[in-house]
Amino acid sequence: MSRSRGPSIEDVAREAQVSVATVSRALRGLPNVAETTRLRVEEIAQQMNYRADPSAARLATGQTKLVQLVTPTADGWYFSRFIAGAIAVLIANGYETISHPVANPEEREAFISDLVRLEKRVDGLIVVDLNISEDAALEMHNAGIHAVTAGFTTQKFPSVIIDDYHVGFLATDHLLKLGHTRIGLISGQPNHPLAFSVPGLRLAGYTGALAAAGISIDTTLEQSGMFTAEGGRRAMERLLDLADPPTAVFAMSDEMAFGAWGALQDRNLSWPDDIAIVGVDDHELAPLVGLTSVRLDPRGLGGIAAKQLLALIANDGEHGPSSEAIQDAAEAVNSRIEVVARTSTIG
Amino acid sequence: MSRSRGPSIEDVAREAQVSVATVSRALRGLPNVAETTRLRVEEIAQQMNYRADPSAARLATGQTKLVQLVTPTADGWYFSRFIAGAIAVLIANGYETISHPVANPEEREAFISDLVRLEKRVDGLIVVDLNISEDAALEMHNAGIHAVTAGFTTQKFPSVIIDDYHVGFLATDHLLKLGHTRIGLISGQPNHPLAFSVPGLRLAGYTGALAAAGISIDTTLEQSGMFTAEGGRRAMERLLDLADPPTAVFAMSDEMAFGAWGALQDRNLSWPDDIAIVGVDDHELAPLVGLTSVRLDPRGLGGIAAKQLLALIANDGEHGPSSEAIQDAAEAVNSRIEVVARTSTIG
DNA sequence: ATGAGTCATGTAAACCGTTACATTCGCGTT
DNA sequence: AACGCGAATGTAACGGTTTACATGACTCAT
Repeated sequence: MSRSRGPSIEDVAREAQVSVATVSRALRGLPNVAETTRLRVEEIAQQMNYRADPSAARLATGQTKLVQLVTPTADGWYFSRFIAGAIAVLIANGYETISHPVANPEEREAFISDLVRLEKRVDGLIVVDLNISEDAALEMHNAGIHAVTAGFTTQKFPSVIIDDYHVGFLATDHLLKLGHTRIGLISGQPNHPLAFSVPGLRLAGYTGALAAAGISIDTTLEQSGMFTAEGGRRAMERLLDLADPPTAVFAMSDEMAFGAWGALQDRNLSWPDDIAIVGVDDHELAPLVGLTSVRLDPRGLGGIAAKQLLALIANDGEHGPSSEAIQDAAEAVNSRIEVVARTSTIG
Repeated sequence: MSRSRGPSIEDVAREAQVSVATVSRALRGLPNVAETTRLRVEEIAQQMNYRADPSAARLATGQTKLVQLVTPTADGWYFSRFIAGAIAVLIANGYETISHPVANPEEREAFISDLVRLEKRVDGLIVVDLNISEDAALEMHNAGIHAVTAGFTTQKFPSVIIDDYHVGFLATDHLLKLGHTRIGLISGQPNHPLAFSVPGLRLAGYTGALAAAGISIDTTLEQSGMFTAEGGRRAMERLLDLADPPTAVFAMSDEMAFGAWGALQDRNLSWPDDIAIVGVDDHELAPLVGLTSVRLDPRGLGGIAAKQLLALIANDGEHGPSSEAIQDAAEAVNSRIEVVARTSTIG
């Protein structure tokens, strides 16, 4: 029962009484094919259920029309949407996407040491949320690999990023405007083994906003943990245990904010009466608990990452004219970042 | 700047002073290669940073070592974990996974009509949550395509399914045991355009449990909507608006249950004092609102789906001995389905 | 009528592995 | 000494495209 192969281009050529070259050209819409010929070939190909074998095409052209998506966190709220956005754009452009999660630091190392050899397997990489060293990035770049990063930056590759400073600033500023002066922070771990730069930037936005308001920084108000409800809960408990607890908290994700909400419940506290909270992501469940949140557009940003990569592939490293359009799109996404106010901060 | 291709097998052969055949055999761990030769070839390949071009290998063998994952819902809670589990197993077995979401009914149709021609592109398919007609499935099967389905069943392909009847039964039974006799249902839409069989089976489990308890079915207590918080909220509102509302509700997913919780909040009701609720999934956020939930193991099930597919590919359609082991694993997953009781039902 | 210039098509060489079959070699048997 | 056999290796065909280059036909201007 060996795997049957369908009709080949030769079969089509024979049937259509032309050469394989003509079939190839006709089917790919290349110029210099008589219209009548093209029509005939197309019809016959259709009839025979012919499809070019992608492996053969890849071998001949050296282009795989494949993009690899590398990420440690395929099921987080933010990145699962980012990924969906990227894949949608890639498919619309004739690319398929290989998902390759790296579950732990060892896999991450194995992956990175493999990166350089990846060149033949895919046309490009979207590396999400995975802190690659400058050295590794340089090596990849020298090997001619096209990549776009998200959630962290390198010198050599374009990265599609949210203006995370802005996110932190906006959230904190929202609380400041409500009159809070003692504002806690529930942060993601800045030095996670599969680390990325988001926590650092949002932290900077937080301190920046405080500084702009002339409020001095109290680092006991900065608690960090995993980007999960459980992490948020624990961080909140630490804040509540403080001798002088905050009156408001900026949580770096809604999932963390949900955990913080849980911690409040446990102590029979609620927002905004006892503590005001603002999260990030505008999670579907945020409205349910009245969580104020900074709305992002992960799907849109994923799409931009894909476009960026496609541009890179198209120019094979040269900077093409399309990059401005992409910049504009990225800025548009960033300009759409905004606080969605709900009861958690309406004091 | 054309894409450079790395060293080929011929380069390695020259360097190692053997034929390409020997290199191929040595590097793939085939027998009939002198150990000294193998070592030398391996070392040289390592040095030269050689990797076999997968496209060439695919062309030669007809095997792509690629599996395509088709799903309408890449970012739902359940299926994103299912997918992660499947990919992990596939990667462990040397397969890469192409993610191909179909966002809407049109894409679904286009995809299905394309399925038959897919044979050359990938070795197998995992089709998730996408209602394929028996005719289409038959056609695929005749074309020699290997596939495993999840979330729905067909005659021709094995499907990896949770015992969803059991899920519905267990949840309802839990409420019955707490003394409830008027139990509402918040169901997923049974006839969604990208429909799957889960709602029907859970509904059957619900009615089965009621029947077993000698309680007559009141269809006004069955409200359906999208598998989202919003869908759950609306359904709950309809239940609360009934002249004779239920004292307990089985929601087919935690996300729906969260929505129901929101509806209760809006009316200043709470669980379990006013209405007891049990959901499904044991979502991370379930503990926060004290939601009782039926715990499933999507990740484990995804892994089983992958194993099932790999077995199918290995035997190329013949039923091999491995299938029993897979059956056992599936049963193990089903036997682990259980109600995690929290405050939402502890009356 | 001839040459230049287009356009449509064909020829054949890549692309880079895998693998059936052939060959060589060394060794143990009889 | 001849033979057989298995292990190690080599030879070459094959998989299905793409594409540089060659060819042929036809048009148009001179």
